[in-house]
Amino acid sequence: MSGYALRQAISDVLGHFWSESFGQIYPTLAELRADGLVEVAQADKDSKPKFAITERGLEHLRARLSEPPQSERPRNGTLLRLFFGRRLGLDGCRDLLEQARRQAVEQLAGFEAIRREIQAGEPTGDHPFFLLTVSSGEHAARATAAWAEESLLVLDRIENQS
Amino acid sequence: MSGYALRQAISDVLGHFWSESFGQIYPTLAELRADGLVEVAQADKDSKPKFAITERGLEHLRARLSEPPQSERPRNGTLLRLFFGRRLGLDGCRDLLEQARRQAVEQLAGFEAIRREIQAGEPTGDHPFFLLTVSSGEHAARATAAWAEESLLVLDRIENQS
DNA sequence: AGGTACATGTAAGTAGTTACATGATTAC
DNA sequence: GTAATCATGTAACTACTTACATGTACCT
Repeated sequence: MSGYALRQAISDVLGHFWSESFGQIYPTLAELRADGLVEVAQADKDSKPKFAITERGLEHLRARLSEPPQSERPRNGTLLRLFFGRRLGLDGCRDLLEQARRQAVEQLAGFEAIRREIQAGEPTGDHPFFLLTVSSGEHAARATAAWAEESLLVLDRIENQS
Repeated sequence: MSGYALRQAISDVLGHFWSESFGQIYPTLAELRADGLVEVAQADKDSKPKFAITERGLEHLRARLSEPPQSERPRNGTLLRLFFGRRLGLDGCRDLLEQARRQAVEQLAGFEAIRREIQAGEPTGDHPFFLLTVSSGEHAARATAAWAEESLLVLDRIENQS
């Protein structure tokens, strides 16, 4: 595929757990090409040249996939704000939780649509693995929605107490 | 507190949703001081000087907390590897899921300990908000553990099918 | 005396985004 | 014909980590 299409695919398909920008994609693609891990192929004269992974690239990919995943540094702005909830005020907290809840519900609907789409297509050996990542999103979204709803009730109790 | 103690507090208390390094803390502290948002106070002659937030700093904090949280760029190495599970192989996937499960279970135990600690201390107005963030961690950890267990069963089914 | 924790700071390097520049192709 | 999308690329900048340098205080 083209670098442009690659980015599309990353944000469409991997969107909920990965992201890349053009400034990252094009230099990396050039580097991979110099290392012989991808090549530029042109199906026929009229078609545009597209990047494709080489045999060596596949080996390299398998090696990289086997490396232990390194945990990313956590940075959750919503939780940081809630931690200082007393300074922020109850209304601000409610807004944050309401937005988190809405976002989670929307995400969940999105994941369920993707799941149906995958299950409707003809089955390939990749599908079960795709579904694993979708399932992760569904679990996380459901958990976030439940937490936000619970937390909104907690805020109500705080207000009535004082 | 000191910059050192601040970092301790961040990794101990906010650890599951925030992180800062010394290279970030000290320059920022100096900048905040130049802006009059924190000051260096010395309780008595023999005690060490410590940073404390000023009245203006509190106002600034409140303003910053009210800014909408910006969503961080997603980057989940485990899910990326599982997405390419067919290339990685079933055993590699199982390792990833098993480790995710174990980590989640450990995290959950940690959160429950923190919750008990907070609830055992004498109640302050901040506690309910601290508990909100702990609860978020508990929900997320439980969801991750459930997803990993479910997914391990899915992998078993794939193996028996083929 | 020797190790661990406390404490502050900086320089080099890594990782990545944003914004810009440029142009082709497609859709209406 | 003109707006949107496809397509490639770079330069400047932001954010952040890691490693290093340095020293004090306390424990045993």
